[in-house]
Amino acid sequence: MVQPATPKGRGTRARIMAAAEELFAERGYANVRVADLAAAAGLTAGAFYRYFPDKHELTLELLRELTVEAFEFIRIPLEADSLIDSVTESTHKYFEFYERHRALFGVIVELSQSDAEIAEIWATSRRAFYGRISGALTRGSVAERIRGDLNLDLAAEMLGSMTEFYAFQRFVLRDPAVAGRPLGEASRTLATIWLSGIASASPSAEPRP
Amino acid sequence: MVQPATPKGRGTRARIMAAAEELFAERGYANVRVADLAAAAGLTAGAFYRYFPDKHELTLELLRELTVEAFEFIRIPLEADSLIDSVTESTHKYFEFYERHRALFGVIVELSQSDAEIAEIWATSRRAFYGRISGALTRGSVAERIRGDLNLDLAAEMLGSMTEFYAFQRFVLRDPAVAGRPLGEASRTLATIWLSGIASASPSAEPRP
Amino acid sequence: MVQPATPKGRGTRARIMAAAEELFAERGYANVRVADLAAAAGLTAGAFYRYFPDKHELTLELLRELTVEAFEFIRIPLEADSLIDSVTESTHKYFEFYERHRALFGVIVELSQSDAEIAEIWATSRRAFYGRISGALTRGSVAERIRGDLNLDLAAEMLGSMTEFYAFQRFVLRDPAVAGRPLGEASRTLATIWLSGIASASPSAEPRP
Amino acid sequence: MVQPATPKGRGTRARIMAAAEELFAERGYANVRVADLAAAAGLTAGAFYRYFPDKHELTLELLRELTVEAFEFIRIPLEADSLIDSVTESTHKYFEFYERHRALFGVIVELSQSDAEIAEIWATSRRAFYGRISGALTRGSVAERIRGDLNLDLAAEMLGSMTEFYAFQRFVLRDPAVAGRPLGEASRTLATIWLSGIASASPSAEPRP
DNA sequence: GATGAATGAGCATTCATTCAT
DNA sequence: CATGAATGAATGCTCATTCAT
Repeated sequence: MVQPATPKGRGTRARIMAAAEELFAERGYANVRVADLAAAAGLTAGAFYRYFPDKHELTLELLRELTVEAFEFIRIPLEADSLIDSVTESTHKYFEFYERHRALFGVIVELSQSDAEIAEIWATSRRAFYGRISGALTRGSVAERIRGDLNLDLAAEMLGSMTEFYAFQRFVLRDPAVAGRPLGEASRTLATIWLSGIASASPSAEPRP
Repeated sequence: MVQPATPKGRGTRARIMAAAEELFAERGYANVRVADLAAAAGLTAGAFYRYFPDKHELTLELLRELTVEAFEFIRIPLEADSLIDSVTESTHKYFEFYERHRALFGVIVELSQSDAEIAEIWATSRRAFYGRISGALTRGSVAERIRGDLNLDLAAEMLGSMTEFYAFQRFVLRDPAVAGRPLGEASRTLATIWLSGIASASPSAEPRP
Repeated sequence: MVQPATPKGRGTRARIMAAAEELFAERGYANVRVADLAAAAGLTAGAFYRYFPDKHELTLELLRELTVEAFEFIRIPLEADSLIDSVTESTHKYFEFYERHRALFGVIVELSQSDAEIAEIWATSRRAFYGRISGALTRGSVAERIRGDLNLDLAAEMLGSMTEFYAFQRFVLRDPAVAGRPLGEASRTLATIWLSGIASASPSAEPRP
Repeated sequence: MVQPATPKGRGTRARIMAAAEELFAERGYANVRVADLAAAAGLTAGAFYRYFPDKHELTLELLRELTVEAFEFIRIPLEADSLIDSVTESTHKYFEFYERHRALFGVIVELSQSDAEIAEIWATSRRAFYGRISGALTRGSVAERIRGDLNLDLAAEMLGSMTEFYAFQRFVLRDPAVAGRPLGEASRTLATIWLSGIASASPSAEPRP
C-alpha cells in the first residue's frame, strides 16, 4: 500500500484522492461509498484497495496533506506593526484555504465526535493556531497595547473559534444568509472586532480608519 | 405512532429519548443503532418502532424540543444599560444550555452536511440568534455607542460564531485544553472582547472595570 | 377458543369473520395483518386471539362455512327433462354464490399452492362438483343423448373448469373485459356450449353403448 | 443491475432464474426467501442483489420471458379446414407450455390478486389469447358453420377459461384425480366439446369422427 | 372482554472487503 | 493494474403472538 510504482498508478491514486474530496464535499463522508469513490476515479470498487487499505485510511491521508498545508500557514508570522492589516490578511487567507478544502473541514467536523484519531488531528491543529495567535500577542510591542484584564490564551481561542465557525457556516454549510457578503468585509470585520476587543483603551490601539 | 396511551408507555417513550441523548453524546449519531437505543431503554429493538418510525424521526423529535427551548432563550432581551453584564450572563446561560444538550448539538453538527432538514432547523435557529443580537445593537441608546464602520449583522454573526464554536469545542469535542478553564471566565471574556470590539472609541463605550 | 359465552362475544367473533372476508377481498390474504382484521372489527390485535388461535385458523373457519354452503348447493339435482335450463340456472346460481364469497375463493386460489390443508378442501369440493355433473350425465334419459366418444368424467371436469375460471376472472380478478357482460348471457352461453358439445349429433343416432 | 459482463456472471444470473422457477413451483412465491433463491443458485444472499433489485423484479423478469414465449404461441394460426385437429393440437401445445412453466403460472395466479402489475400482465395475455380464438371464429369459412345465437367473444372466453383452469388444476395444483389421464385425451375432449358446442346444427359442422 | 406494551423471530437489504481471473 | 464476482457481517424493520393490567 506504498506509493504505486508506475506513473499511471500514481495518477490513479491522485484521482481517487481528488474524487474523494469532491464527493465528500457534495454528500458528506457517511454518504459516500467506496464504490462511489472508485467510480468517480474511473475504477471499480475492487481496484480501490490497491491504493488504500480502506476508506478511513484514505481520509487520514487527505487530512495529513491538509495538516501539512495548515502548518505551513501557521508559520507565517503576524506583523506587529500593522496588526490589523496582518490579522485581516491572515484571516482572509485562512478563509480561502478553508474554502479550497471545505470538503475536508467538513469531514473533520462530521467525524471528530466518533473518531478519536481525527479528533486528535483537529485538536492538534487548533492548538497550533491558538498558540500562534497568543504567541503574537505576548511578543514585544504588541503585548503592551493589550488590555491587562484578559487571559490571552482564552482570547486566542475566541479569535480562532470565531474564524473557524464563520468559515464553517459559510463554506461547508453554505448558509446563503452568510455566504452572500463580500469575503473581504468579513475578514476585516472579524479582525477589527477582535483586535479592538483585546486592545487597551488608549487611542493608539484603535485600528486605523 | 401517536402519543402512548398509558403512563407506562409515556415513560418508555421518554426513556428512549433520554437514552438517545445519552448514546448520541457518547458515540455520535452514526454509531448508535436502533437496537442500542432500545436496549438502553430496556427494550428489544422491535419495541422501538411502537414509539418512533425510525432513528431519524426520533432525532427530529429531540431537535424539535431543543428548538422550543432555544427559542424561549432567544426571547430574553439583552439589557441596554448594562450590556456587558447582560451579554456575559446571556452567554453564560447559553453555554449551560449547550452543555445540557451537548448530545443534540453534536448531532446537529454531525448531520447538517448530509441532512437538509436538520441543516434547515439549525440555520433557522442561528438566524434567530443573530437577529436577536443585531436587533439589540440597533435599538435606542446602544446604537450610538457602536462604531460606525461596522456592519451590525456581520458583527452579530461573529459573536454568534464565537459563542457557538467555543461551546462546541468545549462541550461536544470536550477538548481538555479548552474545558479546563472556569466557564465564567470564558463567558465574560467573550462578552468583553466582542463588546469592546464593536464599541466606538469614546471612553463611555468601555466596559466597566 | 370455543364459541364465546356471551352474546357480545359471539357478535365480536362474527364481526371479525365479516371483516376478514371484506379485507381479503380488498387486498388478498397475504396483505392483511392480524392487526388490520382486529381494527376492522373494532378491536386491538391482542383481542383477536381471544376468538381465533391465529389468522390461519380464522381462514379455515371461513372456508368451513363456505364448504357447508357449497355442499348444499351440490345436492340440488340437475333436471333431466330441461337440461339446458337446469344447467343454465345452476350455473347462474353458482356464479352468484361465487360473487358473494369472492374473497374466500380468492383466498383459496392464493393459498392452495402453499397450504396443503386448503388445497385439500378445494380438491374435495371440486371433486364433489364434478361428481354431481358426471352423475347427472350417466343417469337415465340423459345418458342416451350424449355422444359416445367422450369420457364423461373428463367432460364434467371441463364444465367445472370453465365455470370456475370464468367466475374467478370475473369476480376475483374483476377483469373489466369480462365483467361487463350480462351475467345471464354468460350462464346461458356456458351451458349451451357445453351441453351442445357433449350431445350426440342427432337425438336418435349413436346412443351410448 | 445490467446484464452481467462475463460468462460466469451470465451463468449465475441464469442459475438464479432457474432456481426461482424451481422453488416457486415447489413452495409457491410467498414461501421462497431471497436467501433460498441465492442458496439454490449456489450463492449467498448478498450476491442475489448483484443480479436483481429484489425478488419481485426477478419475478417480473421471468414473466417477461414467459410473455414473449406466450405471444409467439398466439401468432400460430388456427387452421380453418381441420379445425378440430388444429384446436386439439393447439390446446395440446398450450398444455405442454403450461406444464413447462407451471411455476410461473402458479406465481401469476398467486399474486394477481394483490399485485396490479402482474394482474395486468396476465390480463393482457388472456385478452390476446381470447382475441386469437374469436378472430379465428369470425374469419371466412369458419364463421358460417357457427351457431348464430352465440356471442363469439364470450365463446372464446369460455374456451380460454376451460383450457386455463384445466391446466392449472393439472399442472399447478397437481390434482391427482385430474393428472392421471392421458394428456392427449384431455386436449381432444376439450377441443371436441367446445367446437361441437359452438357449431351450428347442420351435419357439416360436426367434427370428423 | 379488551387494551396497550413488549417480545422475538424472520427477512430484506447494504456495503466494505477479498479474490480469482 | 483492473475487473467482476462473491462473501458475510451488520442492521433496519415487520408482524404474529404473548401477557400484565
